[in-house]
Amino acid sequence: MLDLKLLQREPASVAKALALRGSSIDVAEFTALDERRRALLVESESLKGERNAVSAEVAVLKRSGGDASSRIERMGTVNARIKVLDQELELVQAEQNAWMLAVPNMPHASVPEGKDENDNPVLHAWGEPPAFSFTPREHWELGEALNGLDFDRGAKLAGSRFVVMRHWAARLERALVNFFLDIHTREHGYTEMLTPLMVNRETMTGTGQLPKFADDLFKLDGWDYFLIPTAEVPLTNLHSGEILEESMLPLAYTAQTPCFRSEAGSYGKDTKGLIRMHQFTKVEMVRFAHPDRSYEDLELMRVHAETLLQRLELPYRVITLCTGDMGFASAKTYDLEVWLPGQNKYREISSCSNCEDFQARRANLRFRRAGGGKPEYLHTLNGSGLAVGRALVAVLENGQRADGTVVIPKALRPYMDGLEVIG
RNA sequence: GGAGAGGUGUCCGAGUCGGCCGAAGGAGCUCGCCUGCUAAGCGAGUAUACGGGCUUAAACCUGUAUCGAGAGUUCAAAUCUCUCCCUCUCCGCCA
Repeated sequence: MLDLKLLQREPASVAKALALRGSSIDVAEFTALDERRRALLVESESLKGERNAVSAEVAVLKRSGGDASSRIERMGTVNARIKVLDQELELVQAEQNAWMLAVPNMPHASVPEGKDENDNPVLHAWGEPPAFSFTPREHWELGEALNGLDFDRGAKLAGSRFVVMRHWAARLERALVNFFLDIHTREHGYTEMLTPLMVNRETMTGTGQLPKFADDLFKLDGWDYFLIPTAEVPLTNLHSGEILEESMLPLAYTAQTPCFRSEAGSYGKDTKGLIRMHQFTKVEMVRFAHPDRSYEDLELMRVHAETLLQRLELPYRVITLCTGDMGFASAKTYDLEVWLPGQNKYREISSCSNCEDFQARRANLRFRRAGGGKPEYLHTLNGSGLAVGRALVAVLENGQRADGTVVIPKALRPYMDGLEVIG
C-alpha cells in the first residue's frame, strides 16, 4: 500500500511513477474520495465532540441532582445525525481502502525503464553453459528414463501440474533443501523457520496476494484459509502489528515450504515437466531491513541466492527487472536465471525483491529508532534461495551425459550419501 | 467436541455501583541531576491512528477514535448485553 499522505500531497508524481510500470491510477477519483472522506470526518467528529462535552455536563448535573433532560433530548437528534454520517463514512472509507489496496508499488529510481520482460537488462552472468557432444535432453525425459520423476502417477493422484518423485529424485529434492538451508543458516546468518502452510485472509492481504490476486491462490472450502503460494507470505507477516527495536534490524529468516499456486491464466505454458507446478518446494529468504539500508540488503540477498548456484556449479545470469515487468509489491527486483541445456535457455530460479514499506504498511510492520521517536515502517525484502524444483531441473539438465546418466554436483554429494552419478 | 477461566499501553498489572479512565501502580526506555564505578539514588518525560488549526516543514495547539474484533443498550461503556476470534486449564479424541 502506498503512503496516503504522499498521494494527497503529490498525486501527479505518484501517477507518473506508476505509469513507468504500466499501471495507471485515477487521480481525480482518489481526490474526490479523499475529500469526501475528510468532509464527513470533520462533521462527524465535531458532533461527537459536542456529544462528549454535553455528556460531561450531564454527569455533573446528575451528581448534583439537577435536571439534564433537555440536554439528553438534544443529544438524541445529534446522535441520529452522527449515525447517518458514520454509515456514509464507513462506505467511503471502505471504497478508498479498496482503491488503495489495488494500487501497486512504485519502482525505485534505480530500476531501468521498460515495457516488459524483453527490456530487462542483464546485470551479469556466471559460468559457461556446458558444451555437449550430443543433443541435451530435457529434464522430464531424463527424470522419467531414470525412474525418478513420475508425472503419470502425479496426474493420477491429483491432476496435471503434479508430480511424484521417486527414489533418487525425492532424495535429491531433500538434498537441495538441506544444502540451501545449511548455507543460509550457517554462512548467511538466516534463522530457519517452520510456518503454517495455510494462512488467513489478513495475512494474504499483508503481503499483497489479496485482494487483487485471489485467482492465483488455492482456498480451502468452508474455511477462510488459503494455501501459501510462497513462504514469503507467512515470514513477512511474522511481525505484523509489532514495533521492533532498531537494534534488531535487519532480521533474516529462511524457510523451506511447499508452495501452492493455481497457475490460473498459464494454460499451455510449461505444460511438461517440473517448471510450472501447482505444488513445488521453495527455500525462501525474507529480511526485515532498516529503511536507510534496505538496498544494501537487497544486494546482499541477491548474492546469497547466487552463492547457491555457484556452489552447485550451475551457469546463470542475473537480470534487473525493468519497471514494466516487476511484481505488484516490489520496488526493485533481481531475477536469477539458471541455464537449462535441454531448453537451451535461461529460466528463472530466483527472484529477489525489495518491497520497501509497501508490505510493511499493509501488515503494520514497524520499528522504533534507538533514542525513541515515533515508530516507522521498516522495509521488507524477499528472495528465493532457491526454487527447489527448478534447481533439480537444472542439476539434471546440466549434469547429464551421453549415456543418459547424470553427474551430481560435488557440493550435493554429501547430502546424497556420497552418490556421484544418477543412473 | 464437552466444562471452566481469561484477553487492558513496550512489558507486568489495577480498574469498585457505567460518567471525573487514554486509563492507577510497577518495570523498561529517554532526558537532566547526582555519584565516580559498571550498580544505585533523585527529578521530569514516555501510546497509536486519523482529522482540524498554525507552518515551507516540523515542533506545537486542538478534536475524534482505540482497553481482542464486531454489533447493541445509554446523553455517556474498558466497565452492561450479544456474536465472533484467540489464549489457558480439565475431560474426550488424535499424529
